[in-house]
Amino acid sequence: MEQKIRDSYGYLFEEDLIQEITKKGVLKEVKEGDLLIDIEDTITNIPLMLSGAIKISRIDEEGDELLLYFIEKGDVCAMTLTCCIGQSKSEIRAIAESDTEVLMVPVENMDLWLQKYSSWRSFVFESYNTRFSEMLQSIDSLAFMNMHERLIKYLREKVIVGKDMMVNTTHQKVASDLHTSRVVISRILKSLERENKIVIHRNNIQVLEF
Amino acid sequence: MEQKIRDSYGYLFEEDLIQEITKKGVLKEVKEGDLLIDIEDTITNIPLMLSGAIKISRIDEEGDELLLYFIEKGDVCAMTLTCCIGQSKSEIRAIAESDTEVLMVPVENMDLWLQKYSSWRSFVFESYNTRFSEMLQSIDSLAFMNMHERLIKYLREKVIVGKDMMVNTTHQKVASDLHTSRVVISRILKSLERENKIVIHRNNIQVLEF
DNA sequence: AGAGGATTGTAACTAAGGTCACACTAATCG
DNA sequence: CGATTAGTGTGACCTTAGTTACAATCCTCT
Repeated sequence: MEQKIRDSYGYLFEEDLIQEITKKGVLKEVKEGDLLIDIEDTITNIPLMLSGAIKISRIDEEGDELLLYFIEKGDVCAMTLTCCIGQSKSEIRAIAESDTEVLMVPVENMDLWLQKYSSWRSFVFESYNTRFSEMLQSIDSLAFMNMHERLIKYLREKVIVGKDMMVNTTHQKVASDLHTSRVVISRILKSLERENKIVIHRNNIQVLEF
Repeated sequence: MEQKIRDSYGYLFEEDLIQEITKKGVLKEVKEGDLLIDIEDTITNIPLMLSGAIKISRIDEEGDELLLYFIEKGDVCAMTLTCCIGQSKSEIRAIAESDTEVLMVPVENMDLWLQKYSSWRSFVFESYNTRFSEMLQSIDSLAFMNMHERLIKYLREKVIVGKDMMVNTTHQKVASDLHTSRVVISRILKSLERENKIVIHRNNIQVLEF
């Protein structure tokens, strides 16, 4: 396991910290589609990503979903970090986008590590920075882009996260992530296909160009 | 000045930290409408709010604006905090909503204080927490609410920040904050007036109920 | 008082996106 | 193997929001 930590965080963390993480962390493996964190959950561990990808989304009162961003190897869920400190509850939902390995580090270590390890401080703040940017991008998408553009952006992200130009999903799932209706997505996908940017298959969208 | 710091942060910070802030901080007074931070600005100081309010907004490539949230006495701009650590550039614009006093603390102190003062660590993370929540609220508004609801929410916030049921603004300014057109705002305001929730005056909107 | 700008009101129209209905096809399962 | 379900395609329609245009009013400055 130490090797996996080194793979993902070796270039970030100082030696002592890697030792501590190895000692305190517990490996957790989750399958695609598994729910890791739900709204209102109390956070007791900091999840450090070792492999795979996790989808972070926001849910409204009626249970409607909206994709915020993906986190991958070397990332940590910033939402979790704030929760750790403030002992508040999760405001987001985290679902495994693919089979994923995370290292669960108990919250108690957080405060001490912040004092002791400058690499931990950097990492934590770097994470916040990234996540803030990603939230701002979400806001930009919603405020300044139309559905056509948002869908293209979405497909791009799916290709990057899935490391595959063939995106395995259904129109309905895309619609949920973008908080719109299936019909709207089918309509725009069709127009993207006519523009030769994608090819639509059953349960798959093949991205040609981006 | 020490008294002002105590007023805003006395209950948060330990004695030594208050002394340090007093020593290192420089008072800055800005007038309503003044630009404090613009997109792409490099941040060299952490602004601690002493009085007044600041409007934080996001700007797209075409210069279109969108209100994100307000920060007030006892708050700190979380965006600034991330910038301090990462030495990156501002992704938001900060404009004084009213006459405002901020204490500018040079960035260099950040890392040391994080090690030394647990109250500073708590404060910094608490700030992140709040700001994260506020960003999520912005996202919720955009994704899940229609313009009518967003306008009501907006007026509520303006009343709270301005501490006055009489909101001093124009339809055009409201439209800019919500990233829509003046006509749309006038239309919805009229309907809110018909519902007896507000009274429209020239340059003022009187909020009756919410 | 009169000119000019800023602010607001409103009608008419357009566009984007959401809804409904239904047809069609591929996969699955008893 | 027929029945069922999930996924997709599409026309018709509705609603919300954005656009254009113009009138009316108020405010300021000369």
